[in-house]
Amino acid sequence: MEEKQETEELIFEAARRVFQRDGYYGARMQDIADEADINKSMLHYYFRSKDQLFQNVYQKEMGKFLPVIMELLNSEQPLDQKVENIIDAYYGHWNSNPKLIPFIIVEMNLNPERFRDFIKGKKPDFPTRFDEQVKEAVKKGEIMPIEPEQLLVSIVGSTIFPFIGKTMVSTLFDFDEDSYQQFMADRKEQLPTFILNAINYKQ
Amino acid sequence: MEEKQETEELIFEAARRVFQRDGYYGARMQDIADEADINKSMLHYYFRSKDQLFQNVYQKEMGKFLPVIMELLNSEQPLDQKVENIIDAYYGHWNSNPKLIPFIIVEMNLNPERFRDFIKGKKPDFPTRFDEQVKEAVKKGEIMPIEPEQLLVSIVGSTIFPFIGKTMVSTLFDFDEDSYQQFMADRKEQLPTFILNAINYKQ
DNA sequence: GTCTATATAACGATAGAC
DNA sequence: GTCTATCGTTATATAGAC
Repeated sequence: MEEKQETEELIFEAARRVFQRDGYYGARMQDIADEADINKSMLHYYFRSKDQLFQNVYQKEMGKFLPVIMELLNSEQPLDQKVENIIDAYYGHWNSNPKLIPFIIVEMNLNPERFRDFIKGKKPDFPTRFDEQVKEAVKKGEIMPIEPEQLLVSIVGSTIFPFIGKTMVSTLFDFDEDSYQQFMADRKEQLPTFILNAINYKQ
Repeated sequence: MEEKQETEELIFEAARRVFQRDGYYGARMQDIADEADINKSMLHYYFRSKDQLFQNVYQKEMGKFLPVIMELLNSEQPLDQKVENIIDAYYGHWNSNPKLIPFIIVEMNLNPERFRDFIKGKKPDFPTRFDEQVKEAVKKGEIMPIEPEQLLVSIVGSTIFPFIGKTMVSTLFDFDEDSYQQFMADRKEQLPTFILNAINYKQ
């Protein structure tokens, strides 16, 4: 039977879930096998080692992220729409896979070298069109003086923090799952205005 | 010889560094022993198990954080000064221990239950004076309509993201250590204005 | 391709001499 | 209190039958 493709994907998906939940060192090959409801030795048959299985997951999951943000930054939309689209993009990812951003942050901090190697392999080209647009807008007086890098970090930070800090936010504000979801839905609507106000953007 | 206190602190400090670098599962007792330049069995003599050693580090390091932010939120300063002080407080922590915030974020995501137990033991009282102040300011029209929780998440997110995303920021923007430090110093100065603009604060 | 059984190594933890 | 030696477990990984 030609089950190869199917089984490999089954293992990959199980590995993704377990690695995203427990991190590289916390994950156990047996847990991944259980999650996939398959024999443990199959993991080695298809991916040889834990490290290679992880690399597969890492590359694919990280790969979902960078191209999207780079394309948004380099698009020819006006600045205000761009801000809104970046925020929308993050909230889109969150709906399809809420553990993706925490996974990236956790692994980046526990293994910075792996992250740098990944980025080096992709060679994203900074500065982007976004940087030019911000500088132009500052020169024209359309927004307050600010470096593009500072603005981008503020946008990304205020956008993704409630994903990576979900436990903190929910615990301190005493949110159940529904309250958290409502909080995030409100946030998606309000954040673009918040950011554009911050730089005194005049439409 | 009464070396007990000294050795215990030596081990604790080494454990703190290794746990903050590698996380709970990534850390090895042997690595901690090497870091402290001491025999591995001493770790068990003073702290019994890896889990108890970690709990000591966790409780102490987490404990540095919550009281500071709660006191700031509950103080009687005006809102604009409060925003500035929160940002200053984070940057103060960063100077004394740049790995503290990443450590909290990583461990909170890999072990949410441990985090919730910690918070439950501390019982911080929300809502705070900050929440009242935001609601008053909205009512008086001093700032745009915004929920205190949303504002707080935006402040904290834009403030701490460059700590937990240092590797990302440095890699993408091609920063060396000096450039990163300069970026953070600039950020500390600019962020209060950025936030107060965002809510249309009129002084 | 899939299973069972097992090799091999690493890790946390302890016993016991000093 | 500090060391060496070692135990017991658990993890990754492989060998080999089917």
